Amino acid sequence: MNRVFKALADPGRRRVLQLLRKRPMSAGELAEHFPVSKPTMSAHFTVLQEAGLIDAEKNGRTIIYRLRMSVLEDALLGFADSLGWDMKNTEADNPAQLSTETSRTPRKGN
Amino acid sequence: MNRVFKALADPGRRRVLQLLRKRPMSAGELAEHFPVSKPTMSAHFTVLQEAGLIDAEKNGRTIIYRLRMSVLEDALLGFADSLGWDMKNTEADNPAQLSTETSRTPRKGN
DNA sequence: ACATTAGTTAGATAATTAGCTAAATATAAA
DNA sequence: TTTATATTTAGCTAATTATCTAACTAATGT
Repeated sequence: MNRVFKALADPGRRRVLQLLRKRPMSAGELAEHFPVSKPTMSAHFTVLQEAGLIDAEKNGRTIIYRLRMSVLEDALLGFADSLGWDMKNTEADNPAQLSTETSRTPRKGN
Repeated sequence: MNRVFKALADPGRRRVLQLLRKRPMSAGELAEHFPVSKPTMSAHFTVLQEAGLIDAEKNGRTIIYRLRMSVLEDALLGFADSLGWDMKNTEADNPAQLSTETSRTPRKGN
């Protein structure tokens, strides 16, 4: 889970996930969306892969990357959970700070 | 939002948020939970503060840090949203990959 | 066989980050 | 007013990260 958060710390990598969300894409295809060199992108892919957020499938001379949504899901929900925050019911029940500063989005029935 | 993700990239800082979740705490009180020096903790508090995740209130000679849950909420939900992921209904609807690899934790009704 | 294409690995560098000790600041207590 | 406490700021170092170019590997096309 630490690896996931480390991976998410880079805006470019988050963007990669967004792109992959629509459909699996090759390394080169993804790289076209960024103003950095291919080796740099390759390094980012490695980080995402090691975090388990994407997986690679070699097809001829291209490599297709695919988003592993479940890993992202588990990390984010897991973290939210560790904070006692039930994302499903989002109203971020906050014991000590109920009146002070919390839940600006009236999402449930408050 | 980038600052938030950068802040969340450190396990210690995530732990600080978890501790603050229960109640606001002073810098020293928080620091006791970690095996690093106070100046190091102070630096972490600064990062969290700059991300908007905590705020500080000076009280005599101590500083009380308080979690700003809404900021975390907005960042996480915002990011999930940018991925087209509706956390509320968590089943991570994934256009191209529906059958391939998704949602390993039986969270809803599957 | 040779050239082209897709992508990586190697190796270097610059920037950022996490940690330390020592010193400074500010409040409170004696 | 001197001392003790809580926390930060300054200044340093070591580790990590993001980036680059050049060189390599593997697959395909001619």
